[in-house]
Amino acid sequence: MSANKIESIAFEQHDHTTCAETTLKSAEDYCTRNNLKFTATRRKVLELLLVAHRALGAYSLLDLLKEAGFRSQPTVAYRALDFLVKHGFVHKIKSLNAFIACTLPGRNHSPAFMICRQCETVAETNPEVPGFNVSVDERSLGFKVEQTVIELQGLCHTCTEAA
Amino acid sequence: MSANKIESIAFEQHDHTTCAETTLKSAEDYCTRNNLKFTATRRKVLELLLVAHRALGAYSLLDLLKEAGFRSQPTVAYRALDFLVKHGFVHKIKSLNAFIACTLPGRNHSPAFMICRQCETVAETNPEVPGFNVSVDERSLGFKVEQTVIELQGLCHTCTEAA
DNA sequence: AGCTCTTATGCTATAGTATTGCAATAGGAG
DNA sequence: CTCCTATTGCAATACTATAGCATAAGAGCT
Repeated sequence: MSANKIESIAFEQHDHTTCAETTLKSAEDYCTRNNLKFTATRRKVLELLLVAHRALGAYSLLDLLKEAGFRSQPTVAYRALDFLVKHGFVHKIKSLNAFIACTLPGRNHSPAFMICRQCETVAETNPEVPGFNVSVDERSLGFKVEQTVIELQGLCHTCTEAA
Repeated sequence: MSANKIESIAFEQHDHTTCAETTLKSAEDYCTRNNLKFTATRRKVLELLLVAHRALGAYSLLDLLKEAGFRSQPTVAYRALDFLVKHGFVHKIKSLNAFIACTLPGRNHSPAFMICRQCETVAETNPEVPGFNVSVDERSLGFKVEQTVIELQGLCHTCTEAA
């Protein structure tokens, strides 16, 4: 994977040279419109995740924050992450206890993730993407679904080829 | 929920008065057939999870083990849990960092879970259960799925009625 | 500007979850 | 009986996350 490519929906490649700044800008706009504070720490955390374009643990993030001159107490990272997750800019990957920038920001979706065990890339998809479908009939299940955690683990296309 | 009922597939109720011992017996048989050691600790951990018939954290389990006269170092629980998960007798619920006895033992399935945020019951289902379906076309996704983590969070039927 | 309400931050401590490493031991295969 | 492998005992530590309370900063109002 080259330095300016990102594995995105269904691991198709997509150029993100300017992706980080664009997303940061739109997050900023969203916050302005909704009276939310896009503070320096929140911005930096989102930026770090966008630039990393992979899932990072809270403490890795904390190290990066520290390098960037921010304080390095866990709460700093967790508070920013809480905010970013709450507003849909970042997702938490439960399988990894790690966080990743949303690659489909602005869409009110139920994300699903494909996690490559080899190269550790995480691709975000959603139930509407061809090739992937989750259907839930709440009535026959007898369960009212509010949130979903869907994480597929395996091998991405590139690593499958390589093997 | 009465003391001898368990919320099972799709939250239908099912009597499990003798469920724990039956499952323990079949786990034992499975281990015998496959040259695996169903040691006292492993048996106890599975028994505790079956009797609890809900998801338990490793440290809660550890307390119960201690009460039952076992040692209470984390490794004791985690090693037993590793074994039980590996062989499909127990599942880990990532959303909760907790463990639950498999309610469909012996079937080589890809489990999915429905977690009620109100009563905290966890119901196991699988892709063959009507009302729930996940379909993955690996070819169009470009991803080779090896394992799935599917956890639905919401309200079970009972709690929905109550509300 | 001054006030006040709310949200965010600084700071310290602690809770909760999980793994590593190595020595000792037990149980099965030959 | 010996060797081999899997399991256990034990201690330490790593990793993940939250609580509680004081201070500060910003938004809206008068």
